[in-house]
Amino acid sequence: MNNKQSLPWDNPRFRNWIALLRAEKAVARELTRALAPLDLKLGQLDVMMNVYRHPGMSQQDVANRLLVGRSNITMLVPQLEKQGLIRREGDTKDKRVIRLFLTEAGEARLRDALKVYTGIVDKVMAQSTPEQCDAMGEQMRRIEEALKSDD
Amino acid sequence: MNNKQSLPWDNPRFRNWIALLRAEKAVARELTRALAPLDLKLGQLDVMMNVYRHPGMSQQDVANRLLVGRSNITMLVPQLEKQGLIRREGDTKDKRVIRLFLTEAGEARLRDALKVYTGIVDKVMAQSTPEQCDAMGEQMRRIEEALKSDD
DNA sequence: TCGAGATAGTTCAATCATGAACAGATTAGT
DNA sequence: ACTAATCTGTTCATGATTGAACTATCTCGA
Repeated sequence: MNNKQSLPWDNPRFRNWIALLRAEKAVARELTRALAPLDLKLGQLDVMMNVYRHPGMSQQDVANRLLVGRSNITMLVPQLEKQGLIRREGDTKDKRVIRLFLTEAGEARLRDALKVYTGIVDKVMAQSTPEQCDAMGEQMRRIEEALKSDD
Repeated sequence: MNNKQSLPWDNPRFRNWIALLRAEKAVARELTRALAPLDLKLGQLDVMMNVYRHPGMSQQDVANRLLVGRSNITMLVPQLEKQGLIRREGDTKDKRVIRLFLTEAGEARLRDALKVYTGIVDKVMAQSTPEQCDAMGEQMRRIEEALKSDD
């Protein structure tokens, strides 16, 4: 008896998920290399993108959106502050929370970084038609939703 | 002039890629939690899956397939050896290379882990039709191929 | 055969993410 | 008003990952 039959490499869902993992890792490596000259790590850029979209976000909000721990943000923010890219401001109503804003330099750096970022994303997504690309995005949003519901 | 217009959140490719990142991270967190009772980290399972598929793989081969550094495998393998899941065997022809094999216990543990793994993957991929799932997998393979070509 | 260069694996220091424990601030129930 | 529970952010020890330097081995061409 060959128990390899019970293993999932002939399961399309499994194989396709593995393909996604490999593609994501390959793109992440490429992005990390391309962003290095701008002195930005992927994690730092993630923070900046969220703060740009939602100025005044608390660190907790950022952590939730990025699906990382709060302590991660605590470690990340001072790096961006030292580079003068982000500004921290204590909330006046609730003295526990710290609100984050991009500085002018931060917005400028973000624009440069996003040019690099979208350059690579455009290249890899050009492997699909716009319809396929949108269909994939919708799948991903459904997946996230499906996992969020059963916490 | 509002320079937000130059930023890519209205670019479908960009938005859909971000959705992919969020979904991948959410699934990875779920998998990590689900595999903890089996005493397996995702990285360890990655190694085991590859060694199972290709018994006698060298550490270098595993590193290439997983898109990680060789030293990562050097650190990972002893953990699996201590658990009695993997066996290392020096190549007789080329004394530099070490070939990896799963033990009986390793195959058994892999089967258990893959039940958990496919359980979650099936659940998240059930958010799409089989056709969408296959189309997504094909996109991902094309992306990886596109990046491999310009190293 | 010999030596230069390439390759497999290891070691090590540096970086990064994580979760638990903690301190201060706030909220809610009584 | 007061206490308990909750929430934000920080600190710290731990484990993971990386790339560079190193050793040992192999390959190839003169």
